[in-house]
Amino acid sequence: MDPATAPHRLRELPSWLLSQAALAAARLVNQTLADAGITDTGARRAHYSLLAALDEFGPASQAELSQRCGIYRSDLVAVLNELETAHLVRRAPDPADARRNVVTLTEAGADQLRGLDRVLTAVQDELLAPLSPAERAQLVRLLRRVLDRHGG
Amino acid sequence: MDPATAPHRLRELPSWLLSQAALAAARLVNQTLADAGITDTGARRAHYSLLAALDEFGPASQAELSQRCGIYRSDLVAVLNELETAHLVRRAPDPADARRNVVTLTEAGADQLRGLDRVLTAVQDELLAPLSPAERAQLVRLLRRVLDRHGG
DNA sequence: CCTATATCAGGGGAACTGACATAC
DNA sequence: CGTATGTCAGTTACCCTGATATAG
Repeated sequence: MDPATAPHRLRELPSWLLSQAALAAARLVNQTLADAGITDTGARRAHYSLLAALDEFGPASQAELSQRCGIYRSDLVAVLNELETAHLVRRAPDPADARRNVVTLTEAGADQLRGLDRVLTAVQDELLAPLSPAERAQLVRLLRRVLDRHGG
Repeated sequence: MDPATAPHRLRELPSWLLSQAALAAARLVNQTLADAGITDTGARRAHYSLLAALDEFGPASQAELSQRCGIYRSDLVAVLNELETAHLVRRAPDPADARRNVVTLTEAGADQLRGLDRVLTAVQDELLAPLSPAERAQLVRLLRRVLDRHGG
């Protein structure tokens, strides 16, 4: 696409700009994550989100991870299977509540996370290259405000 | 999801914020477009993009519409079929180049477009409710700068 | 009895790739 | 000849909706 030749209406439409910018971001991120060997086809965004949540909040149930990362419980299962197969997380029944699993980050998982942190930071830099540091911070703040209202 | 409880890393990650905000926007937009009867399941974003492009630039080939709207040539076919079935556009062979179709907006199509313009404006207002007018303009400007760099 | 959790089965829209016939 | 155009077939990740078994 050549966004400069897009209809004015679209270029003024926040929802369209968001979807297009998110798409550009996803392309960059996926390209980068493809070289991280969590599955045979690389890593995906959900893998990173889950590792980050486990690192920041400690062991958690799948329901809690689902809430925190915005991933459906039904989709979580497969992603956790992949992380577990790669020995980046461990899954064990919760002794305090037999319905739940306790998902725990392994040492290898924490290592992976650090690596992903590094490459993802570089990707953000490329994505936001046209913006000054102040503008990047402003963009993050505005998006977070929008998101804090629309999320549930 | 409860984005307020998301990992700090994600809440600071522009690519993640973009994808989540785009998702929220898409939900609002889809919900609204579902009541516009272009297909039996309502309208989709691509329908609006195409109608807008035809309105602003006049009759165009499918390749040109693909470029302008950021829709793949292969996907365009089905969407145009739906618009044509609803008599919102007309498709005719280009007398100047037998490979091309000339896609033209009909009167009914222009009417539909005006209606969609109206409801989509309302959706943007809901989406950006937490932002002041100046902040909304700023967000649009920042997104467009990012998009103008990453598009091709 | 009602709710929560993990899991599975499946649909649907969207991004993307590749192939093909035709025409420039 | 190589390239552009419209079309078709098919893949994949992602969003989303159930249903089910089990346990609080």
